[in-house]
Amino acid sequence: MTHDPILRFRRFARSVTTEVGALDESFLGRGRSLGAARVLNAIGHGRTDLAELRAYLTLDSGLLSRLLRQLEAEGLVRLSQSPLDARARIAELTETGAGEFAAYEDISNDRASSLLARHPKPEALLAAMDLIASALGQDRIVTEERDPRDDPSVFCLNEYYAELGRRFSTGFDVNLSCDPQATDLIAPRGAFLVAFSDGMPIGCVGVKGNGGPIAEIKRLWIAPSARGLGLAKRLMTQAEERAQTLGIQTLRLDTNSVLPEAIRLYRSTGWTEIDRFNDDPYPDHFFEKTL
Amino acid sequence: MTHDPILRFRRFARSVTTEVGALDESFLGRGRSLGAARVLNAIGHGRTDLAELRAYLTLDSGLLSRLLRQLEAEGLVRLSQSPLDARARIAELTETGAGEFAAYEDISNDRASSLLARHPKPEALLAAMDLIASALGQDRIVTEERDPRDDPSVFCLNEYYAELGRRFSTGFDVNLSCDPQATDLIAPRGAFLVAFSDGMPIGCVGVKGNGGPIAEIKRLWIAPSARGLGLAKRLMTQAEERAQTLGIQTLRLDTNSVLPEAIRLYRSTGWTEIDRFNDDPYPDHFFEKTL
DNA sequence: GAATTTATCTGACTTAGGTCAGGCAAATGA
DNA sequence: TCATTTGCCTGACCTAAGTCAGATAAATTC
Repeated sequence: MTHDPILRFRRFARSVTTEVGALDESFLGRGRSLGAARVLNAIGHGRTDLAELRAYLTLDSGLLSRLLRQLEAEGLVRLSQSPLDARARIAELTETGAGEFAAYEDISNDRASSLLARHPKPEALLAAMDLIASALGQDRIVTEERDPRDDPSVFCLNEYYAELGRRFSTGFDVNLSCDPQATDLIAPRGAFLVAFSDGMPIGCVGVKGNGGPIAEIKRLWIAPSARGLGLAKRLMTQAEERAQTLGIQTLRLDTNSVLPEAIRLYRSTGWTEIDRFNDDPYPDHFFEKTL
Repeated sequence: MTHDPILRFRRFARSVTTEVGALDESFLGRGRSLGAARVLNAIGHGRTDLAELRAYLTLDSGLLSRLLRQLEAEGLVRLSQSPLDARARIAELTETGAGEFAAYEDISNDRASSLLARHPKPEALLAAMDLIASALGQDRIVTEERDPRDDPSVFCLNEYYAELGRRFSTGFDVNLSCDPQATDLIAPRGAFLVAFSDGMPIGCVGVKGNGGPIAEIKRLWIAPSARGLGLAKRLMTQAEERAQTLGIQTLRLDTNSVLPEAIRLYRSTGWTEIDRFNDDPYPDHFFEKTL
């Protein structure tokens, strides 16, 4: 009874609601309504178009308009016409606004770090949070095509290498493997896709092309907290679609038996096993798919 | 940067807020305000005294009064005078009210179980939730004196035995150990304390007395998700205080070196090591403390 | 038994949040 | 070019939520 999964879930929901409520309370301490504070924060986080703000905060256009007017009157926000569309407006923080935004950030950060600081195992706590955030945010996972040298891409790639290092009993040395050139992973030769969940990179995949009709899938990685949610399949489908739009006809990939989940995925999604097509020391399985 | 603990925490907060918001939205679908729904739910969960309701939901007495009147008019709630205090009132669900309450429960449970059902590792997800709920609910942990045969007590004791079974290489057999009689753990001879976090039992400790001035501390257990938060120390302090009010002058306990955290705790809180005082096969360390 | 405290109710009031219809001006498409 | 769509604003309006100052009656204290 006490172990009932649903009771455990609901206990969790209750405790988090209380925590979030307390955060809202402390936001109120700055003498502004929660709505106005949310708008200020969204602008501070780089959401400048009014349409974008409205969509993100799910606000009625009238309501947003009024909240912005309020913030403008306080001297926190500057509104200007969009250079692209004279009907649209753009919101920016003034210097005072940036200061106020920083104050809200401090409140959030203080709560977060004090909770983490007084916990005996902050890393375990964070891992638990990642797991839950990925599970809850399943429907909000978005994929973006990125330069493989971008911050989030590099983060994914490093996690990928670290994972291989753990899986191969002999470790993994990037320099021994055929590390793809960044330009081969960027259109028009190829592409690099990164999956984000609420702004955090949780997976990636690369299409490495050479301008010809044959390209390779490289660097498929899914964050541990997001495994089992079908993200790998989704990323692979998107990579194949992107490859097609780049004019690629055949995709190949190499992999290793220390990655059985990956091999299972390829077998179940139309890939056929082929002979070795490179002399990279790490892989022992090779696949091909005609698009 | 992407690995910044604070960003991870805030991503977590965002995703949970969205989930909780969605739950509230679906509550609204039953044509009642969130406030009224909260009151109905609290009554359904056994909170009958108005004062208790007010404290739990942090509602103004006027507001609660009005929400109750609304629920009463809908025929969901029956209000009656308290038999103990003619000023106080007691709220109960009518049959219709119980049906409505069940509908809200179903909404919550459906969300919970659908999330758990579509996750590849529901047990890991639940463990993560327990960990977070314990961390967030630190300030809301309450200790109650319970009959050791109560549901939550039995849950704790079973978890305790299972834990010992894992720690002892030879396993643990309750029948070989001196399992205390329930009556020795109930006032006036002794006491059994259970710590609850948002209704879930997360720790226990027993004072086993025999009517004389010497008693024993038994069955100190803390749920894995709540370890390191200082709960053991707190439970021990409360057990010692309770022992004192029961007229006990000296406390003893036995323990084993497979439980090093416990031994460290006893050493650091005024217990002195003494000679073996029983012939239980499991313990190898014995402590005493004069109150 | 009088004074005080406690538990709740009532009515007046405020505020945040949100909806809706209509309006204006720029952009778009036939 | 003209009708339509889009992006935003304005003012009127509504509701849930919450606060506050008494009022009432039972319980407690002196």
